[in-house]
Amino acid sequence: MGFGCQFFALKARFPMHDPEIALAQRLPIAAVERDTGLSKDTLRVWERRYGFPCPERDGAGDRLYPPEQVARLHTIRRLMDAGHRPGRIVALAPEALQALVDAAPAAPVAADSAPMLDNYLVLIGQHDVHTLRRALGQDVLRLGLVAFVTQLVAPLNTAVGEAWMQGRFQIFEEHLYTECLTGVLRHAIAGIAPPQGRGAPRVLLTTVPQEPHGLGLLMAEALLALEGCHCLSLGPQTPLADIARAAQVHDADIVALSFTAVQSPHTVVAALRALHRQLPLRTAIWAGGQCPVLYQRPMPGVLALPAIDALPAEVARWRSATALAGVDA
Amino acid sequence: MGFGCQFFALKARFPMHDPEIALAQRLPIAAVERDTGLSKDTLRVWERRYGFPCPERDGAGDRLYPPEQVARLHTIRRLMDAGHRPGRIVALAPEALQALVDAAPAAPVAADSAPMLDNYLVLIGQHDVHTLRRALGQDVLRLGLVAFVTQLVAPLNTAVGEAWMQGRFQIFEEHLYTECLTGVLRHAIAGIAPPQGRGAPRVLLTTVPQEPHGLGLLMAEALLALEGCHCLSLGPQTPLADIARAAQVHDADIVALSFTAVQSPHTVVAALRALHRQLPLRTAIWAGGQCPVLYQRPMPGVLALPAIDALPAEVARWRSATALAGVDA
DNA sequence: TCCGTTAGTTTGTCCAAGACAATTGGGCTA
DNA sequence: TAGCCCAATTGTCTTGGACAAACTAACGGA
Repeated sequence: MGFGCQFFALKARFPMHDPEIALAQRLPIAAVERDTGLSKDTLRVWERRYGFPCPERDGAGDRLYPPEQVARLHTIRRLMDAGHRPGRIVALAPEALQALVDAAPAAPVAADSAPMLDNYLVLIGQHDVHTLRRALGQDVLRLGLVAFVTQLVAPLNTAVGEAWMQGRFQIFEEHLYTECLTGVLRHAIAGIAPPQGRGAPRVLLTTVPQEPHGLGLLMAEALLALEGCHCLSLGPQTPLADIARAAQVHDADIVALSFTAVQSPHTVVAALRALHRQLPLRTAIWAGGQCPVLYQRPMPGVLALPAIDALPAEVARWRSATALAGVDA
Repeated sequence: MGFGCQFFALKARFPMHDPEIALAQRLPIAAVERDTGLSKDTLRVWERRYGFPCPERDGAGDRLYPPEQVARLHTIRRLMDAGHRPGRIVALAPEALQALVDAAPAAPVAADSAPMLDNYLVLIGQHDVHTLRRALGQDVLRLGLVAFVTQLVAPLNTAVGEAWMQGRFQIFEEHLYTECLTGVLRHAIAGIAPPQGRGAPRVLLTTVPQEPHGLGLLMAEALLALEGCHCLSLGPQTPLADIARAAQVHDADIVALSFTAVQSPHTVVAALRALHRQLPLRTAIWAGGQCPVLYQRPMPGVLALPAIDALPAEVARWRSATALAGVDA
């Protein structure tokens, strides 16, 4: 099955006999692109402008990046996600770079939830999946799904992201956490009864093609379904044209999109603007997630939700607005 | 939260005021890359060699692809996934291209399951998510999970992929199906009791970074968990180095990987070889999915599973082999 | 002091044409 | 039919230049 032209199919070129491993782990440029998320063009232009990275070359003149340089690029990427500018940090020595990482401001956490979060961070660090799943399941019941999502999962996501940023978590620990939580959230969502009656807002949930992260989607779906919305999730990475088609077919009132900081601001703005033009006017766009650009500039036709716990109130507002406007169908 | 250097972060360049929409839907090269999965380099070299695509240019000399050409590229991509060579089809006229699509051989389907599959295809085409989910849930109970996965889901995947290939399904219908099925499978997996005793094989499930599709993973997890395996899923797109780290930490006996035809054969082979070198010798690699290259050439340290229903037998074989070898821990 | 405008700098993407290594296909021979 | 080799195919990488968008900072006016 072809199964999805919607995905990237970057075809790496690995000349000779598996140089990724054979030559002491020195990576070709395509491998560095996927590992660091920095495009080949960017890697080359940094080398030209800032003198770093300065990869070795193989027999054909192709770049081979030593692992230390890849790690340093990794750190640079983290710092850029945190707001630093390339020109200021790319040429910096590893020590200076690390100093910046350590100086990163710790996000404020509600005092009462801190111990609970720490407990989870320990569980993740121990890779104790079964205990982790059981604990999450118990907290769903203890807190209720709304509080679970808004007061536990949301800050926990931030904490996990930060721990990864500071190098305390490996990537696979983040994957482990995501996978576990996905299971728990899906289980909870499956238990919510579909809405009765006619007044329920019809919501289409998905992410743009560049955004592979689906956790925010599930969190939103949980809250929306609890508010009696008619949810239809397409999963992550739907092409814009297909989001528009799906919205039309599903007769959606709202298209809910989730973003993470992985996105470049430009991409996000362009995608939202394009989507706004392709959607019928009656369909609203709600955008949420840890993506700064959403909340810096207001965008036409887009409602930005800086915190996920604003969702229920927005649904209520939508209901009353729709009731006032009368039946417009 | 940074949340994942493991993902691509291709940053599109959209000069001027959102030309994607404003200029009659003509797409810049970056947009075509993500829509078609053909790299910018490939698009440019095809233009040079075969005379197609032949995009217009904006004021700055940048390529702008008209939608007809993007659609044609799309068709070419499908045909290439089906085994055609670029040199033979890129320069072909749209009619000749369509003739090739229509001439595609239909995969043989077991006669007894055909009506059931058709029924599902109709449901997907009608976007009736609730009925679809209910039907899937019922069939899990009716057939049992093993038969559900091997006799229903596996051929249904193929059928959906083919329907998309022939243009009978939109991409969002494929997404809809995937999302629905994901929910059903996760629900079923959650109901499987964790294995008791010491002899259970420890399996780590994930996909390589280029492979975003997670459905095959869930199918495998279902069968493996039923066979009493100790499953740990990382979800899709784990970097190779992190797969190795996770396997070590989890003390995995088997790393199970899922592939689709989206992958270029080269990438798959390189990834498997690299992984084999990074994993400890005692850890086996099991690879499955609709990816032809897996079954064409045997690869050292990799067990290729052409059909998913071979999984239970392989688990049994692993158990007996391990029992014979005695306790090696 | 604060705000808005302008000029300058930074930054990522795109272009061109050439090169090369790995794979594939076809033709030849045993 | 099976095996082998040569030639054609094909995708990725190279260089250096260019430019548009975004960001910074300085300036001037209220």
